Amino acid sequence: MLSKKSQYAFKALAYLTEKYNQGPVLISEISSKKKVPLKFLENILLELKKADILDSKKGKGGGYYLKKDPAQVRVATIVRLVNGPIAMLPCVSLNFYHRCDNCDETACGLHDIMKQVRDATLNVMETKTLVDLLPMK
Amino acid sequence: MLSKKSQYAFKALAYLTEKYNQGPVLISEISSKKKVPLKFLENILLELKKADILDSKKGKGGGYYLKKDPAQVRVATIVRLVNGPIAMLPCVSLNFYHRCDNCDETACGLHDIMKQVRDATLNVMETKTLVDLLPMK
DNA sequence: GTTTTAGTCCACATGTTTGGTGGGGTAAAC
DNA sequence: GTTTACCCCACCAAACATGTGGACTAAAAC
Repeated sequence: MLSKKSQYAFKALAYLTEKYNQGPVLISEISSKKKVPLKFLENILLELKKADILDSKKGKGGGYYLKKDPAQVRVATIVRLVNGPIAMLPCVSLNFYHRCDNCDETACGLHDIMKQVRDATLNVMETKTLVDLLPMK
Repeated sequence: MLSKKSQYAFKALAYLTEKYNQGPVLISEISSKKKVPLKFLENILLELKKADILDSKKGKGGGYYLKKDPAQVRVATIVRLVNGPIAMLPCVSLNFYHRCDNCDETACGLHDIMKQVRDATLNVMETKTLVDLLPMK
């Protein structure tokens, strides 16, 4: 399951996608409009900024805004960033690969199954972008 | 990611699938062959028994064994049982559905995306069974 | 029928993650 | 130089993950 943090991140990103190219948006505005705890949201947005997804301005007229075209930001990228690995086993993860203990990958049926799950999942997450977060018109 | 518990469960089930129709297998044997902590494994197997996946015999000649044909036991069933929901959001879960807070499902893009992810995942997990845990010959 | 074998059950311990909060610091605008 | 608003650090409680220990029970063997 996605953590609350991830769900908050997506809510915020959806809001910033709506407001794309309309200047910086206050944390407090996102917080109240999307019902996300203010201080928690602060941490999340900062993390997204450090990951180059968002940028910010300080002082009056400041706030957060998308650094890139939302159509170019993949859902998979956000999930990996905020939620962690997408794969269900370390040994089938592309971005967080780690060898399994006591498990020969070439002779592990679970490995193969979870690789298929990973591919099926990525097939969706890598093709969806932030614009897909907005409800259809 | 799958919990260690889930990984242990699959290791044990793979072993019991190998030994299907060969009588009960000792917990201690599974533990040593598959390198799973004995007492932890005990809890896991008991849980699988209560869920009607396994059955057991006490006393000499006793142990655990698969209650059904391994080809009839879906990977999805085990994951749900030991690891919890397969979907990434409560609001798209078939077996653990729960409404999201402050989220209109009909107007939530993330909802749709995660529904697609769920379907893609289930497409694999519902078609794979315990026999697929064994390495290919 | 008592001993041995092996699963059952419950309680607890410990470490990590999750979901937050509080408060001061810093940079930009006015 | 005051106000605005993001930046950064430290801490906190609850939940969950990953086990362990010990007593109990049922079945088989003798």
